[in-house]
Amino acid sequence: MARPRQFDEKKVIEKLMMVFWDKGYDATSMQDLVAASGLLKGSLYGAFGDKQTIYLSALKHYNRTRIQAGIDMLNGEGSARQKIARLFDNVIDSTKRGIFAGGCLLCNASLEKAVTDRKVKNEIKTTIRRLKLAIMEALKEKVEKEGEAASLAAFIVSAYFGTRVLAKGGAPAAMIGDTRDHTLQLIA
Amino acid sequence: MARPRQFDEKKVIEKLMMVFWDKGYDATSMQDLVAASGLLKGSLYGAFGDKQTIYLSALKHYNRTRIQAGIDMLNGEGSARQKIARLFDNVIDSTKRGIFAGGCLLCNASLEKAVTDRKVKNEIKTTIRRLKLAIMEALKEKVEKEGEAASLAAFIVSAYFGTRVLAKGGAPAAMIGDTRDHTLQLIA
DNA sequence: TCTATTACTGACCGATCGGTCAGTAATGAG
DNA sequence: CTCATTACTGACCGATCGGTCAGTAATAGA
Repeated sequence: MARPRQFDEKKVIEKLMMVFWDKGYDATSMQDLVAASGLLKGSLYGAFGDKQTIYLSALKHYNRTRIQAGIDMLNGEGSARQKIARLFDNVIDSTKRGIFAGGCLLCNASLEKAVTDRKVKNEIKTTIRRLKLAIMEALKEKVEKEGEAASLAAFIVSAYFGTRVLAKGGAPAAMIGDTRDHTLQLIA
Repeated sequence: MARPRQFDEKKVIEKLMMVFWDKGYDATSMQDLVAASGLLKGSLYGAFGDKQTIYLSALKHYNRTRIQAGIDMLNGEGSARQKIARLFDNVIDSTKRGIFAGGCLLCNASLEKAVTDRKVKNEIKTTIRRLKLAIMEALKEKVEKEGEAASLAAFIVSAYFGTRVLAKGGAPAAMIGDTRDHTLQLIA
């Protein structure tokens, strides 16, 4: 296999993702990616492809780690209400901490790249579907009919994404709390 | 007063706004703005300032026209349920029409520019506040307590913004309809 | 050890980026 | 009519953009 890679691909893609997560696609330059990864430009292209390809890989990595963590939480211990509440509390917490302002890369990608990049859009669509299914699963305890669980899950995804927009737009944190409370109100 | 402007400032700012609405801040080049406005670069800078300033003006124009139209609708005729439903139906309609995919410039700006531009963030914050107040006004008919109306309005803003993310992310239109239906469920 | 294969290096590319400015044209005030 | 003032014109700027490639280094298999 000739010369092996001199870096850990997983660690590098994590670093690349952080840049896109923080700054968005267009505001990120290849130089930013070079600096963050520690690789040189040629190596970066050789290993991860062009900017669009790197972005797609970064988004997939985000979904495989951060979104998956949320899905695992939804499939894990606790009541439906507790788990849904946790979803929103994470938004409030990261807003109050205020260290990292990237918000949710899945939302960012939806607004910034889904329209102009078919592959990004597909990745987003399937991830939204997975997230909705995980919420449905968490709701099973409370909602008997499957159709009702599905539409309620769709609604919760909307409310959650909405809080991500509010948070980044600088709206008062109380609005996010209010959103959580009214959402829980719908879970009998 | 010397030489007067040879163009209609309102019409030009409308055209400039459309470009940012459609493509976002970073994906829009000054050349795009030059082409859309019909002005030459020098005139554009002379009349509207640099790119950041033009973006802020475009966002304010959006709020003064599109968002204000929504606020007027909320303050106008119809029941609370009808008016809130209309908010979501507009998202569904524009998604189904599929001609213009810009979504909501206020949401786009929240995710793309609020973090890096103080003035943009302030414009967003005050506009969200105004939108929430208009929704509260529309809810007065149904919700007696003022605090309850405020938190419910915050929630509706979230749900609305969330559908904007879903729409642009390519999620099925049914999810937006589901969001509308469950939101209306909260309005007694 | 030799060689085919792969990875790393960093200088380099044309294109485009946002922004400027000296020169010219048009206007209103006096 | 004169002139100060403002607007329009388009060539021009350095910086940065995303992306490439010839040369070199390192490795695995023979």
